[in-house]
Amino acid sequence: MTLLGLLEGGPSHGYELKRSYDTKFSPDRPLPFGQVYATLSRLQRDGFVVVEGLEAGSGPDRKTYAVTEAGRAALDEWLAEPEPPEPHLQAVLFTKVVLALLSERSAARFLDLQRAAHLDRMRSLTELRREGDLIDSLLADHALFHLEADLRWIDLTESRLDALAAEVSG
Amino acid sequence: MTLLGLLEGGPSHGYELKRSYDTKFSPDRPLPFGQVYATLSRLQRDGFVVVEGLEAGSGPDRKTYAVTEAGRAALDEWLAEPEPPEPHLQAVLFTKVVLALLSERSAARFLDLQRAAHLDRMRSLTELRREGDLIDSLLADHALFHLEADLRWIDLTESRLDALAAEVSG
DNA sequence: ACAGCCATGTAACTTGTTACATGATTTT
DNA sequence: AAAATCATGTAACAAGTTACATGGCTGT
Repeated sequence: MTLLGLLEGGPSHGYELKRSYDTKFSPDRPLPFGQVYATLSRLQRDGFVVVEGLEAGSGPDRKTYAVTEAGRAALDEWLAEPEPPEPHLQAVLFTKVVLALLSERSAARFLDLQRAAHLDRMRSLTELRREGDLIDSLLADHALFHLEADLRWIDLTESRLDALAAEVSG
Repeated sequence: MTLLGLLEGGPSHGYELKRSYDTKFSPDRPLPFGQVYATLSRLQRDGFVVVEGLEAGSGPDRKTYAVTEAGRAALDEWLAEPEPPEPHLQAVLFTKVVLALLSERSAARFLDLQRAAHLDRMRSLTELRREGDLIDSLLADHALFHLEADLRWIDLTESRLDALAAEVSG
């Protein structure tokens, strides 16, 4: 869907889309080329894009894609809909805590280690947020807020470990 | 890994593991049987579990699995390691906002809708938290904290939409 | 007789991940 | 001459999702 969105700004080809995606949305983790071309094939298969033509650029030919009406409609729908807010109640942190309690391992130690890892990550994100551009800093803030949420949950859970142990084993 | 963890409490078979998993970890969304048996096959393939025997229970035969030493070691490692704290800077909410800005759609309207959806979900989670047992309420709290994190980010982003628009288009 | 639960699995499909293959152009 | 960049793709593998197939036992 994100590739479709980028394509809406004007016809383009895989290589350029990947570049655009990386700088605009994922400065951290570049999108693998394999996935780009695979996704474009699927978008084409589903009628959301069409191949507009082959252009000779600098190097190999470029296969330019353009969004269709169906593609624009799909994008419209996707962008208008809010994301499902945490639909499934499930969390890996919770799972590890419960499994630790069930097996005589120390859940408290795990929570402490997790808190330390989170705090460490928060420090580096805070730096990125100061030094980066607005995109970096908004993404960093997003991650920071969620790490803080985890920290709150870790504290809460730690304070209720005894009750949890009782409920889980019982 | 969670199935492996449940199995550590004592040999068991697929059906029972699924039941146990559903009540202990995912009261919301039951684990499909297909995935249970597929996962058990993989655990066996990887040498983490072995088939201990066939028992005739009430109904069809039960294929009981037991954790091996290698399985216990893998579990140990997994439980001891903290989860990678938000490793990739990326977020669907952010993506939608940027795409909206790039395409003359209203990012502010999207953020408002998203906030409304989040608030709605938070209301039902708050109820669950009051009425459910400790497991339900810890899972609800986890989700609630993360929804709050999103709300904070939504407010922040909304207040910087103009600057974002400038940076993204430029 | 029939519904529902116990219990196991396969098959088809979709997506993501990683690695590999190819070859031209531009820069050093 | 070598390295980086431009540009496209395939192949192998792994995992999740849904649906289907099978059949015995239990309760009404």
